[in-house]
Amino acid sequence: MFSLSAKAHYGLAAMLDLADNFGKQRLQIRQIVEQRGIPKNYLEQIFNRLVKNGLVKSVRGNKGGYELAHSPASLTVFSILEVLEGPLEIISEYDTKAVRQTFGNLEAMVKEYFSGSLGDLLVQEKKFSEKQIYHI
Amino acid sequence: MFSLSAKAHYGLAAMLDLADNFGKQRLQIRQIVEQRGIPKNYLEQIFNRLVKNGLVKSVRGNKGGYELAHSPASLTVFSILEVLEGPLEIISEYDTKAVRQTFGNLEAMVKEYFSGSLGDLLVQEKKFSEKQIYHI
DNA sequence: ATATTCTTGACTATTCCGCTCGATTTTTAT
DNA sequence: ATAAAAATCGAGCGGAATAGTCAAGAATAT
Repeated sequence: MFSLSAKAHYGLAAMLDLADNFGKQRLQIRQIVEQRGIPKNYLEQIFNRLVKNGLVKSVRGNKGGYELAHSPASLTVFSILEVLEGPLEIISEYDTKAVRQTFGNLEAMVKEYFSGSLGDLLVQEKKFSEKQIYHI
Repeated sequence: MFSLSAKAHYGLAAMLDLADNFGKQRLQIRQIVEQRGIPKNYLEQIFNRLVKNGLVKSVRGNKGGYELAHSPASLTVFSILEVLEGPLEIISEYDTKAVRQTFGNLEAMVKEYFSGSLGDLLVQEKKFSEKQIYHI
């Protein structure tokens, strides 16, 4: 029930890496792949999708790579998941009215829940790694 | 993103029909199929699954049919969806810590949201049809 | 030029979905 | 007993989606 594909999990992780490097140097697929263990050819496909949808900018050739097209603060997690997984549509034509309302409200909740920015998510991530460092 | 299969929508609708007839007569597949336009053979499969998981009782033979195994008030929508769609697992092994936490919290929210009973859902449904009647 | 990197398109293997079909078993009505 | 009406069970099937792999091409820095 309500699972996300590998594409979404891979893609979101990669977007966090880009966010972490926003304003600094570009990130290459090879680096992300090595760090996260994502299949290289597959991640290429995922980045293609992100580029086509305007979330990511790419530069080819030597010293090329990827970077976010906009700041992490101006990108919602929802918009990323939407690109990777398609639209949120829990409601179906077969639903009765109460079910339609129930599912419709859930859709709104999920949308709201994912309205946080990629930047916020990155901040959370950093908090986790800080804790790790201090505990060593 | 986060869609439910036809199986879930069909099954939930059928469960509402059973709930509506709880304590009265048994309901046969043919009746549900005629009313809702669900493919008969497919709904049989769905009911099989509901029976095997103890949500529905079946009686074979002439004048047989299906009925809820427990009262609509004691059955959560979540338990029904879980049987129809499998477990709720948004988190994956690829998730970083912040993502894992984010998705984990969403899982809890969804679980909570679907903790209402089938009986409650039926009440909502009836309210809708009441309104229809009064407006005629 | 050359190596490096993204781009594109095609291809594949596996799984899931949404069914259909046929045969079987169980129960009731006659 | 027999026939009819149900649910049960297992098989199979076409299409779509997942999760990749692969090969060739295009752009860029050096």
